[in-house]
Amino acid sequence: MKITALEEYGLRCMVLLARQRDDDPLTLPEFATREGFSIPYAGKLLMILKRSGLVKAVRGRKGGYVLAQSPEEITLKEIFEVLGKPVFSAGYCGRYAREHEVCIHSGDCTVKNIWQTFDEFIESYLEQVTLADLASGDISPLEENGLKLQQKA
Amino acid sequence: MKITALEEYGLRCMVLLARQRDDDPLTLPEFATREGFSIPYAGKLLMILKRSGLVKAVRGRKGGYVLAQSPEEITLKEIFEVLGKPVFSAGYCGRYAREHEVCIHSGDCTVKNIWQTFDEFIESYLEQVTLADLASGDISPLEENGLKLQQKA
DNA sequence: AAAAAACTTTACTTTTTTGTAAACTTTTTG
DNA sequence: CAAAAAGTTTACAAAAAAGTAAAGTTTTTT
Repeated sequence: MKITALEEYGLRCMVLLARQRDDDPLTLPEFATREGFSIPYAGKLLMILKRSGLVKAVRGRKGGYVLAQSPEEITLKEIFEVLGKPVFSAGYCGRYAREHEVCIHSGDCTVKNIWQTFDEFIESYLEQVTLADLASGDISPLEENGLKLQQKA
Repeated sequence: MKITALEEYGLRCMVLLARQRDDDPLTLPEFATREGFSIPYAGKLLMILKRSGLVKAVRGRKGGYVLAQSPEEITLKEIFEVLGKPVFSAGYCGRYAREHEVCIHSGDCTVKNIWQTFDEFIESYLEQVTLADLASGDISPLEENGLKLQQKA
């Protein structure tokens, strides 16, 4: 299981923006310097975020990027949907079919089912954490964070 | 977020094995045919699984591979630990440091914290699903599967 | 004991992901 | 209105992951 580079760095850009004043946009060189990648790469990331509507670009001399909504209104789920694909997505059956016309999935689609359930599980977490939670810096263990995992009797 | 090819196909091999009689090993050509990849690739996968102790190789004419334990005793967490890295692992801070000596993580390590918590959350799920659950083919939605996610009051 | 069937290893090709370079367009400020 | 500062696009280079080929080793069965 892997977090892609786009997800990692894209999320960091969002955190930087969440800590910024609304009327003070962050520029591409600033993103690049503060996270250690090139300016064009920062451009690529912010372009993705902008197209999705999560951030707005301010053009001109005093321009840069600002969040489109307040950090409290943005969940990790929304950010992740923009930066990458979920564990289970529409193309799954085709992606692993290879030379076969349809997937051959160990006889039946049992593996598909586990990813689908797993994905639901993950998203139930992501949709409960906001960008404000992240920016404030105290993501706590599950139990202290409003989430609890229970074993049914 | 991405499931790697090794994780996908390695898990499928384990499911195939879980559905096999103990005294009837599966051979590399059988894995290859049934999942649609080459025999050497099957060898690569099974080698990883064997080194980790999850499966045993039986050499000679009637050889092949068998599970080292019964499917009820093997959790998804164990399988995943062998086939890939978790979302948050030891090398994290170095992996994203790039040209910097240490990670620069948006001022402080807030992003690291979220992955660490996220990883705990994921593993709490993976360790409750066994290979037997998978092989039986009915992975149900969370609530019906002994797991429940609760919002704290 | 020899051959067959299976596991094992090393090296290599292909594909995808990452990341950069460079040129271009737009908007604001003096 | 021109220059500067910033966003935007296209194309390309480097690195990692995925997958294959081929040759070698071990064990069992005849």
